[in-house]
Amino acid sequence: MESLYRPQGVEERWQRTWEEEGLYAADPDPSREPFVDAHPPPNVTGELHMGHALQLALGDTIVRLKRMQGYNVLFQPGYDHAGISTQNAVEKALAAEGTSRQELGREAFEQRVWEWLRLYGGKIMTQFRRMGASLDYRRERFTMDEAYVRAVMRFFVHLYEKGWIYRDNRIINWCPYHQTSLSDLELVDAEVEDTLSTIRYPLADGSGHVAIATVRPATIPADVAVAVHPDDERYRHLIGREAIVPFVERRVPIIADERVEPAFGTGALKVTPGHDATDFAIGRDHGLPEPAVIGPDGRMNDTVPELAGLTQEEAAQRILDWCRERGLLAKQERYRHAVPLCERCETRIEPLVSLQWWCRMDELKRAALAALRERRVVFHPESQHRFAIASLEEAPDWNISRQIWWGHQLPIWYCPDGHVTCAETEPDACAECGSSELTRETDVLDTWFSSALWPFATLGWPDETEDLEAFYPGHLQTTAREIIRLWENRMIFAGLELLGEVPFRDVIIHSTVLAPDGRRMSKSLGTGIDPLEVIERYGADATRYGLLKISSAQDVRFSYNAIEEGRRLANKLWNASRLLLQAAGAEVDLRPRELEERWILARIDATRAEVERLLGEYDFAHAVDALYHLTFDDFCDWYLEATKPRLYAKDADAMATALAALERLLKLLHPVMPHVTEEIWSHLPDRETRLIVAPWPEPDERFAADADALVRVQEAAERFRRSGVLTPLAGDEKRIFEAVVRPDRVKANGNVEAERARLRAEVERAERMLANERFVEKAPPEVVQAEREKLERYRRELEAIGG
RNA sequence: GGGCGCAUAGCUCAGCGGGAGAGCGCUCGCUUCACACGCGAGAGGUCCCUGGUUCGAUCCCAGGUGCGCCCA
Repeated sequence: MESLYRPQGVEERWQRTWEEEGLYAADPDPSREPFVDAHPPPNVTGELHMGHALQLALGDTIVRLKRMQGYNVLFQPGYDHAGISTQNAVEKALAAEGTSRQELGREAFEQRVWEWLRLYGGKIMTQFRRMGASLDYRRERFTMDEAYVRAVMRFFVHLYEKGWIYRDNRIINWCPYHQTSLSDLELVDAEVEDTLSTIRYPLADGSGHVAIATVRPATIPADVAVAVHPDDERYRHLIGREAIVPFVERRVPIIADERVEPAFGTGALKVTPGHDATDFAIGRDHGLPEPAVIGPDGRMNDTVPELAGLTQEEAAQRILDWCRERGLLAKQERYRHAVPLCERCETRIEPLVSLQWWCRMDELKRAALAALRERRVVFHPESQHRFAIASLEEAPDWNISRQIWWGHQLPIWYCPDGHVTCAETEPDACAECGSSELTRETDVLDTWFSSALWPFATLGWPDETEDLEAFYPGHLQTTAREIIRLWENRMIFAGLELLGEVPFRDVIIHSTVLAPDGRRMSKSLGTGIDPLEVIERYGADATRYGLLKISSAQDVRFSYNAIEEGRRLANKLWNASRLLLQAAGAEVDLRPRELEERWILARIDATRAEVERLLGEYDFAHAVDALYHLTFDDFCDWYLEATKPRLYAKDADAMATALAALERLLKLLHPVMPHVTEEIWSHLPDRETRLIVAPWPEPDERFAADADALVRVQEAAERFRRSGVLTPLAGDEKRIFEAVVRPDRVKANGNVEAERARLRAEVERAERMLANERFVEKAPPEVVQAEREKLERYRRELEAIGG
């Protein structure tokens, strides 16, 4: 064994071994309690990023602990098909070849996507393996697998038959480039410099005008009302009257609505339900029409013939010129604001009224809300539980259709008479009129529609499989905060609706890993950090440790420092093991004879309990901190130094006990740092199992009485090193002090006078407190008593060194 | 605009009602037979500001300032 631990090579070797020996595998086993973590399926076209790495570190730590604790663990891997993003990638490839999906046609395009995925997709599971993630890779699932598609169809038909799916013209995010609706998650905000134009709308009775402010004059021809806040004194007299929309010169009502912000612009809002989400909501509540003047291509449609085919900029110019000529353009000012862009193509998103498929949420969310309120599912930390409840309460109906080709085509067929037939597989005839001329709906489902089934579609649902019986409901989910409303809540209601049980008990909402500058990692700013490079440099164990160490807060900065701490821990453990494997014999047996042995066993057991508690609360940062200090301070600095003389003397009991203590230490560290611990474990004599499946240490209270046995020795060591003053000790304490501190060979730093000054300051502080009558009178008696005892002790110690 | 969170040593962060802590960095000393990715010591802090509660506040409360994340 080399003196420097090199994770490269060692880690890959164990990752292969574990998988080849079937130690990641989960199979139904009625004799053991299951523990299931259906890991969030990454995008099939994606690469490993810090979020994945953290998510894997958290999930795999819990999963490895549970496996050692004897649970039948299923850690489920797989991918989602990432509709837009995959289609976008393939379309780029097609464009490079000078063709397009339209030229290929739908069927050929789908074939191309499958081919493309064979070449470029599914890279990320290799990267998951490199993290040491103990997923059952045999069970990799894909949301476009044939069996999975069947589950998606069943889900859709189920909802349709319940009457919860409908088709309606409603406002959605429209990407003019991709020609599809998008979910909020597929948008990014960008700051733009715009012009805010203030325009006067004449009152219909000729008595004046009302001014509105807009950044989108091109939408004026789609205005159907002017709205003001009901409490706004400036406009109260106008409510119920009519205004004339410029350019199209249409009479529209002036209405009152609380959603108008009196402080923005002029305080009067042009209401354009066809092209703005808030306006759409206002329009629906007031029963207003929803005309559209912008088409799916982002250009003006032919509603207003003289604008037809123009870009929005050109149309805006025409309309503004028209207003200016008539003195209706009151003001123009520069205005910076954020607009949504399509995350894939960076085209500006149009809020557009569009005919889409929707899923009603009222019934579905009622059951899910009850599950959250009754804490049958608990989000961690607690603040995220409240957020999850609030997200569900607010959840609007779900736009489940996308106008793309890659995904699950809706199981909806139309006959020439416009009747709709919904069926899991292609029907022979229209359910209403029997016509056999059926055409299928071209829309596909939102990717999240299929992801919602992940915890059970991966187990074979809708079939009643042995896997489903054994592994549903599951236990753990780990996910990012922004995914709660898109995914977690949907898995919960889908599980409740289809299987009658929540899909998991605990949801860990993990931190957002920020760049070292405290801002979100950004590709364009070059502040992203590639976890694979970190692993290459420091090892997966160190990377896992570091990520857990920084995971305490809601947003955490990535820190190489934390990763380096992990590397040092691995190296320390490695070298402690080298010492024992060189010095000790071939026996591993717990035969403690001396105080330091009982003490380290007590410390290991106390840390075991602490780690169990902390991981039970998903407090990973403190758990790894406890392991770090157990290893460095207790095990290496104190126990090994104290027992060294007996190891060198070939004391058989000491040697066997030391290896047994190391064995326990390795077990405690394994969930966090699986590779280095398994490697060391393999060097221990008489290994019958791999560490990954070795039993987690049972509680061992036998040595608890000696948990504080070294306090006096440690205080004496500190004092000696600080001041050169020797504290009188006897017996075991004296022996341990001499073995660890070696006062004969080490010249102490500092000086006696500094130590005296320190103690005098302590005495003065305690005296001052006790001299305060109100303190003695009002503070709890035990606090006062403790202060008196401290004073006594400091006085004694001061006297002992002649102060 | 709404929600959540953060402000403590040069850096990254613990602590959250009774003496300011860790890791890194820095300074000094150690070729101590596991480890220099090591061992030992040291320097370094109006615990963001202003009020309040309390015998006592980094910790609780109110207000303010600055920063970040999420969602509009």
